[in-house]
Amino acid sequence: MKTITLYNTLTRRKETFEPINEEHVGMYVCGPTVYGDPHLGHARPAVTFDLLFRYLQSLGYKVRYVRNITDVGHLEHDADEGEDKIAKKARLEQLEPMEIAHYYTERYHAAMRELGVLSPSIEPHASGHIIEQIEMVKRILDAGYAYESNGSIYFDVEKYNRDYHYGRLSGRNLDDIVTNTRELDGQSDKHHSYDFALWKRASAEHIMRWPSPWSDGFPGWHMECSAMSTKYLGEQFDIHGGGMDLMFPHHECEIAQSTAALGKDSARYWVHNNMITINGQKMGKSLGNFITLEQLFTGNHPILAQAYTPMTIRFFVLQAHYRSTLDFSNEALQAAEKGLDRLMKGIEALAKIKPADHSTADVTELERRCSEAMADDLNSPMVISALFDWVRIINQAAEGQQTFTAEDLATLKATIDLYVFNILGLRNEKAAEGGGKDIVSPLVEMLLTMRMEAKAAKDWATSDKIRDNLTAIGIRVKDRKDGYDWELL
RNA sequence: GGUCUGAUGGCCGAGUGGCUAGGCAGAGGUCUGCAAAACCUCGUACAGCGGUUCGAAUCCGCUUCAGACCUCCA
Repeated sequence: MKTITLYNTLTRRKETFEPINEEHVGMYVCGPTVYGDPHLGHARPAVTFDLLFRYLQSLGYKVRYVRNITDVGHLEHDADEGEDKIAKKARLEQLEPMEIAHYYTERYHAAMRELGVLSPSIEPHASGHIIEQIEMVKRILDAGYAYESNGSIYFDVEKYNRDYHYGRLSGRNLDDIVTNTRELDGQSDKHHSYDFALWKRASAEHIMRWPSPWSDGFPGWHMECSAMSTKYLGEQFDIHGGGMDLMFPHHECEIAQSTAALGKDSARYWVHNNMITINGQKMGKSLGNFITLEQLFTGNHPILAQAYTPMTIRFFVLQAHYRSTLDFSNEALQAAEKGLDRLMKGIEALAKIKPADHSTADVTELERRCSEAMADDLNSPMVISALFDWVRIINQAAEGQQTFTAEDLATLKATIDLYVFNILGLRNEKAAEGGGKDIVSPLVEMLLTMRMEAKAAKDWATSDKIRDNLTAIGIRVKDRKDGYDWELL
């Protein structure tokens, strides 16, 4: 298997990736809390880990990719005191919480499909794994790292920190956390403000509740990921991913829970994608500066100069390295749109190149560059850069300035298929819509043939009239040396 | 305040010691009946100040600025 490196947040360096079981990879990624429409921010981890999923599979690994749906336990405001996000939305909309969760899960799936994000191997729901979560809480209690208080169970961070290191992932020490954690006003069941809930007793008005040995209640937010990753990937697995903003407290708490319950680290490589920013600031629900994916696809948002296709969004995300922030702007999206168009045109041009008896460029260079870039911590921008260099070479070939043998053309096509479509997961939207093109094709061909005749007779008026009329209905005519070509705009 | 990350040309964004990243926008040119498309050429980019080095965008220090996390967020 090819040697690849991945940046591990746990060690803060790139490491050679070695899965626990040689040919299998277990990967868990934190999915969305389904209480609102998916926004541009959600596209980042989805596309990033889709890229990793696709890439690992292309290398020959059998990957089990688990991405959860959080439909219970995620509270607002103070981690353990706020209202459940989904329950709140349900209350506001006067719906059953599961109607909310279902509705937004469907919306999320639809958006992901548009973005070319493959469905994970397993998509467990937190609410479907209450029993597993209760069992895990029991194990933590048995191990002595949690305490019961008024029907709720809290993780004993201080005790855990004596035996392990709480804050290992985010680079914090408990001392720092103690001095920097706001003490809550009012009475709390917790011994310390930095303790976190494993199980919460439900108040009378709380509608999402399940029986447990301690109280009718619901699991703490961090429990679901520990319980479900253990259930589907085992006590130890290879990759745990998510957004950087989840590093603390969510992933830190997961590590603490799993370590407390199982006595060992569960995830080997922690991979975190960076944020999408807008005007240099994180795009987020709480900041109110987010743009939903539907708004992007329709252009229906005051700051959007136009609509952007799902593939433009995907390409935009892939053009930056996953660990860098990526700044949103209309200019940047428009640049991505045009760049993607150029890439797809180049690929279309490749299909039309006639083979020659010798090649003027080494087609294996593209595969080499793409493969090295991907192996170096998923450097998709470098892959794209190599692809653009080859788009230029392909265009030169289309103009007769380069030649390729039939075999090299096939190699080139295979390389591009692998990286552009399989690994980067892009698709040619215009070609796809282009049922359209097939339907109008005979008519356009007929008109363009007539135009060629007019041109031959130097009847420029007729020739231009045909071209202008086609342009008016969205067909761009391109004159070639020995004929013509056309495309849908 | 604590912890961490970053500052690259008009815009987005790679690059971690010496070799043109790439895309978008812009300028000039080739081709063309004209256009479009494509191709060619161009821009003396690495926040500032010191240091290490034959050589630094890249390593070290300081300064300035920005961001993330420390409440929920992908």
